[in-house]
Amino acid sequence: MHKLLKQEYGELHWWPAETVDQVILGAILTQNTSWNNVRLAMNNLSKAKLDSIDAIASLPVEEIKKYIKPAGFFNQKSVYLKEICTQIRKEGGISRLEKMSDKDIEAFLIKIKGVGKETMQDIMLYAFKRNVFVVDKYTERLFSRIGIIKPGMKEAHRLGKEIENSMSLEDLNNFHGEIVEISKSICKARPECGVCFLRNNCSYEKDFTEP
DNA sequence: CACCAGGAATGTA
DNA sequence: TACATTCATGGT
Repeated sequence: MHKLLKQEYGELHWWPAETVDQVILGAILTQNTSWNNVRLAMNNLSKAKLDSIDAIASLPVEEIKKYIKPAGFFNQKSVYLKEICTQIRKEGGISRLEKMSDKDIEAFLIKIKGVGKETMQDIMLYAFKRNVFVVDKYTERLFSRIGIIKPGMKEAHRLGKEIENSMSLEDLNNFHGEIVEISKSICKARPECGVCFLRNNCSYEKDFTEP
């Protein structure tokens, strides 16, 4: 699958962000939220020069809310953003975390309130360049709808670990981007549906015998 | 106007 | 451990 998708999309240089700090902030903001809304929120932060770990760590929660409103869930996400930025700074910043082992960074991230499995994987791969295969909802739909796993995030994570152990960092980076990109495009096999077969509201959701 | 988006915390059994 | 509920804006 990755080979075919690579031919289609080439080098994606994925995670749409300019800086490492933006990757981390975006990973929180995109939780169950369309990327367009995340972009609106990120633009608000960027224009105010608040799109950094240090800036958010020293900004009151009520202030953060004003900027990230378009991304939704702002009451929780404002707290989550402040929390992860504060923790990273307490640990010595990005430069200190970069030197740690994969397992140590994972342990550090997962105990932060607001950082679950998917968000942790986004940060591991795209901020710290570690060999991680990101499993999100698109990934679970792809795997289950072409019939290589039974539906469910747990199953997707199990297969994800196998993939992770057999692919290079560069390919893992591209592969996740490819899965998101194809999920946002219109299904070529059945264009009359109007959406990609990886979308939740695809009208052929119950019929994927011919991927 | 109903539904959904690149999740995670919390509560219940 | 395994589900259900809650959170909220903007696009289709």
